[in-house]
Amino acid sequence: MLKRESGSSSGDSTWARVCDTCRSAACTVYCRADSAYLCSGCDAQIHAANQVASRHERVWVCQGCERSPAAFFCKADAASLCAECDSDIHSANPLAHRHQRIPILPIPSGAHYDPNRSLYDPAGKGNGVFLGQDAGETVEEDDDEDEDEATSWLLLNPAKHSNSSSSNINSTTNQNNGFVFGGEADEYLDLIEYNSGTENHCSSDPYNQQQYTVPRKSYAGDSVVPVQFAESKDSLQQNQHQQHNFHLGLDYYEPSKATISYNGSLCHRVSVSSMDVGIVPESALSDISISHSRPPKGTIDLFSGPPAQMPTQLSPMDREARVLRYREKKKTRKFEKTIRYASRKAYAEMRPRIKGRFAKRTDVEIEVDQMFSPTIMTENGYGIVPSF
DNA sequence: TTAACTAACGGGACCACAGAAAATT
DNA sequence: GAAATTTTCTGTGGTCCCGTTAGTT
Repeated sequence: MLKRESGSSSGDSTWARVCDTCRSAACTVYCRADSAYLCSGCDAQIHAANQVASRHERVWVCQGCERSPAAFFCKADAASLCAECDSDIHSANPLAHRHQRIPILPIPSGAHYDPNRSLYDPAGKGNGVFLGQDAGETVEEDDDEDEDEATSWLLLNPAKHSNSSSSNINSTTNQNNGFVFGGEADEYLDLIEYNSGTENHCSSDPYNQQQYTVPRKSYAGDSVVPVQFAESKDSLQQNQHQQHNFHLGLDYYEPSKATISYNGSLCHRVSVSSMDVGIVPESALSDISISHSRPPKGTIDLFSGPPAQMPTQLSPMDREARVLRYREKKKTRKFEKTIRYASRKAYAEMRPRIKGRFAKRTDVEIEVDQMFSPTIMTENGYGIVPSF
């Protein structure tokens, strides 16, 4: 049914690799020891044959190109991606850029593919992605991280995301370190939005995808929204971040300090409950959104390049199935709008409209605004004085 | 079973203007 | 080189329009 090309390493074909053993099914894992791409069945058969084989290090095959070993796991997309696909997909837009990705470590010994389980175990307690340095080692992550991840990733319904993750944990963990592939894995494979991607500027370095809190500082102009710090409660995790940053030459942010410097991506998180939307301080935005700022004239905009090409290795039925899943998921999505400029929101709400469109203010209205705007702004909680 | 029609839905465009950033003087 | 001024661009929300999709006849 699936028209897949032989899993040669030539890389000329855009079709997914087939299992190097059975040559019929699509590969799902890559065995480093055997240098072979294997389907789930062959993987289980081969690596359960004896103790030596069971210790072979295996990694998932990228769900994007289905041709290379996965290097990262995107929590938001619930997908394992190779470095190239990760780079392409997560540079498509700022939101995608914020997706938290974690490095994929080899599947521990004794674990086998189980297509009936969910792909990702956010808690790292037994299936999906392993963060430990040794095979089989799992790292317990705070449940808070799930919530933070859900909050930081605006395209997901946090509750659903969290629930599904936790339910997966409950239902699948501590069983046999089972692994999953498929199912919800490609639900967010955005076949339509995929092509909107631009030249990647997001480092494929997984440690660059750390989340940063926003430094405590005073904001001028539009930047009027107070910031709630997401201080790490897990000292172990903090130490890990520090170690990662140390290796990368990054300065680790400490809440007690007034400055932050980094050269990673903008995987920041802001927990502000103003209205029913997330509001990002503007000065913080300007600090962290350098990569999206308008490039100076005469310079090359690295992000205006040709769109990334969508992988074409999918069979028509596979593609159709993914499109259907995408559409179904799209219906249930709940977008939480992020307000980056609170003052602009305030201005927009106060601005006169004609059929929804902004209308020019009359002189009288301007005078009225001059008289009452400061009060209104204060009452709205933005605390800024418009400079009419 | 297929075609035609209707309703519902979703996404983008539009508008004015404050303010940030870049460019110019 | 520094400061001041000008220009350019971004983001903001409510509504309308149009294309797509689902449902019905």
